[in-house]
Amino acid sequence: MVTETGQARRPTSFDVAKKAGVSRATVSHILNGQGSRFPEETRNRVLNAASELKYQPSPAGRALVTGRSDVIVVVMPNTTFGSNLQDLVDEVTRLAGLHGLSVVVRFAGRDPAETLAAVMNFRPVAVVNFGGLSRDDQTTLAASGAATIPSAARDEDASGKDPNFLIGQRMAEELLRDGPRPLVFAALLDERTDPFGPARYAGLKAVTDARGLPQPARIEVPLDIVGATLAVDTVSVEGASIGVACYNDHVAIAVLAAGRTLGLATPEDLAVIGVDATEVGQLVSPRLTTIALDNSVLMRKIAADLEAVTKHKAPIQTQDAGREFLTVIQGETS
Amino acid sequence: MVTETGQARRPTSFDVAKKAGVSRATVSHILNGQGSRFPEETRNRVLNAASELKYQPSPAGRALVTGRSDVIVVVMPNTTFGSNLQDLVDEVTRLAGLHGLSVVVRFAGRDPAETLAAVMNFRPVAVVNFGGLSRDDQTTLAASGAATIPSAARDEDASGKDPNFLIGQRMAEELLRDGPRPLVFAALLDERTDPFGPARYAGLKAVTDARGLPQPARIEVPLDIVGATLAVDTVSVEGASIGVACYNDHVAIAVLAAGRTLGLATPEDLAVIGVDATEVGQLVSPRLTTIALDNSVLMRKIAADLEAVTKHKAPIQTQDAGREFLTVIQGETS
DNA sequence: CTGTTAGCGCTTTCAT
DNA sequence: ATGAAAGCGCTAACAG
Repeated sequence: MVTETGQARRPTSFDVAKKAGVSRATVSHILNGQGSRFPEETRNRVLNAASELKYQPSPAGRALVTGRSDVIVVVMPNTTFGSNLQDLVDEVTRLAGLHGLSVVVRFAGRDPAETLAAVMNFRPVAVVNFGGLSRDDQTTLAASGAATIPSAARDEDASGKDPNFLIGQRMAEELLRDGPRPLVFAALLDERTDPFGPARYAGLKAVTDARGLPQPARIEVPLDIVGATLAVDTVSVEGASIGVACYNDHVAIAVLAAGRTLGLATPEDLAVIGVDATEVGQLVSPRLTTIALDNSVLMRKIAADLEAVTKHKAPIQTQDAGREFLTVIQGETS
Repeated sequence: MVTETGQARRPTSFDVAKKAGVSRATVSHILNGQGSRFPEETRNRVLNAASELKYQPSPAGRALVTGRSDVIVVVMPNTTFGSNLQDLVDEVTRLAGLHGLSVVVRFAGRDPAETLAAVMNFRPVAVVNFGGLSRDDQTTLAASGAATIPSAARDEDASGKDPNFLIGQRMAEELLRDGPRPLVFAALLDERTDPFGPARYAGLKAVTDARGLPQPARIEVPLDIVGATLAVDTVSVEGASIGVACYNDHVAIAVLAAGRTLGLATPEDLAVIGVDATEVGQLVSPRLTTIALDNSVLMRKIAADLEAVTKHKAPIQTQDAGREFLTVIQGETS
C-alpha cells in the first residue's frame, strides 16, 4: 500500500524523475527547454513520463524559487468598454498561453492604490494596461520588475500620438463635415474612472482651435433619460445646431434619447457621434454614426511587447499606426 | 542590462521576526490570527514590525506549503452579460478581500477543458461560477478541493428552482398578459456559449404548455440588422401577432430593429421582452420591456457560501428566493 | 507561550 | 550529460 489513497496527490517533478529514471534537476532542465543539449533518448523518456503522469508543474513552487509568477495581469478600466472586452481578453490569453503564461483579469476599482496592490500581489511578469493604471503605477510596477504593456504610447499627454487624441480629432472632423457648428464633448458621469476622456477632449479642441471655432463645451451624461436630458439641455440652444462627440456609443444613445425628449431634430439640430461601433449602436434608430477602433493594431503591439518581455529584449519600437486604426461608421446621426 | 535600481528585496517573515525579536513561527502565528493567545505585548511588537517593514507575506510561499492559493477564481460565461459585470466582480472582490482572498477573473473560452485547466492551475480555494462551468467541471473542481459557488441551485435542470427557468416563466406571462399569442424564444447565435438559454426556454414552454398554447419557436438572432431580420422573418406571420422573449436586452433591440425593417407594429404585431434591464434598453425608442434581476440575492448567496468555505462549514442552506428577485420593467414593447 | 524542525515543489549552480 | 545540494518564504507539528 505504498501508493494511492483516494486523495489524488498531484504528481511532482520527483515522480516524473523516478519514472524516467533521472533526477529532478534533469526533469526541470528538459521541461524548461534548457535541455536541448540532452540526448534525444533521455529527453523522450522524460517527456513521456511527464505526459503519462499528466504532470503539471506547481506554479507556487516555481514562483517561490524564481520570485516571479507565470502570470500576466490584465487591468481593465472601470468604465464601460465598448469593443468586446472578452475578445480582447481572449486574444491576450491566447498570446500569453503561447509563452506559457496565464492571464488574470482585474478591474480597476475605485481605489487605485488598492488596485495596484492587488496587481503587485500577483508578482506578475507583465501587466497589460487597458487603462486604469496611471503613469506612476506603471513606474512602481516597473520597479518591482513587472513590465507594463503596451509600452508607452497610450495616454501620451495629448501629444498627437495618443490614440485617444486622434479619436477626438476624428470625431470633430466628422461633426464639422457639413460646416461649422458648436461642438460639445459628452463625457461619462464620473471622470475619475475615465482614463480616455481628457485626451479625446483635447483632440476635439485641437480641431476647433485650428478652425477658429469656440472651444467645445463639456457635459457629463448619465445613462438615464432624465439625467441625460438635463445635461443636454444645458448646451442646446434654441434654433441652433450643435455637434456632440460622445465618450462611447452608450453615451451617444443617451444623448439621442435626450434630443428626442427635447424635440431636437437629428442630425440637423443635434448631430451625434459615438465611439466603439458597438453592435447595439447599429441596431437603434436612428443608426449611430460612430468610430470603429481596429484593435488588431493594439493587439499586434501587445504581442510584440509580450514577446520582448519574455525574451528579455527591449520593447520593440513599433512605429505608430497613425490614424489607420480609426474608421468612421457613417450612420444617421451626423 | 536589466535595471537593478528599485529591486528592493521584499521583507520576509524572517525580517519581521528579527525586528520583533521573535521567531518566524511566532510571526506566522500572530499574522494568521492564530495568535490570539499571545501576550498583547509580543503581538504588538510583531504587528508593528510587520507594518514598519511593510511586510507582505509571499503568496507563493504560503501556497507552496498549504497546497492551496489564496485565490478565488470568478468564471464568467462567454456571452454578453447584461447586468454590469464589473459591479458583480467588484462586489465579489470586496467580499473576497474580507476573507483575505484575492480574485481572478476568467472568461470561459471556446474550449471548456482548457478553461477548466486554467482555473485549476490556480489551485483556488473556491470558484465563483457565473455560468460557463458545467456540472462535471464543478465535480472535478470539488475533487481537487475547490468549492464551487454559488453552491447548487443554478442550472438545476429546469426544476422550477432554477432562476433562469423562472425568468422564462415570467417573460411568457408578460407577453401573454393581453391574451394568447404565439411565443418565440430569441436566443444568442451561438448556443454552445449560452448556459442560460435552455432553462429560459423551458420556463417559457412550461407556461405555454400550462395554457394549452403551441410550443414556443426558437430562433437564433445575430446582433446585426440583416441577420436579425432574416431570423425574425422566419417566425413572423402575415397579420398575426407574436411575442418574442429574448435572451437579453441586446437581442431584444435586434429583434425590434428587425421588426422595424419588416414593417411590424410594436407591440401590436410584435411584442418583445428582454432580460437584464440594461441602461441602453431604457434609452432606445421604443423603450424596452425587460426583466430586471436583483443581483443582491445572488450576492448574498455568494457571501454566505464564501463564509462557509473559509470557515470550513457546510454551505448554508439559504432558502430559495422564489421569484422576488425578478422585476418586470414595463416599457413600450409589450 | 514560543522556538525548533521539517518540509511544500521547484530551479539552479556546481560537481561529477 | 547528469545529479547532488542548497535554498526560495512560508506554515505546522511538536518540543520546550
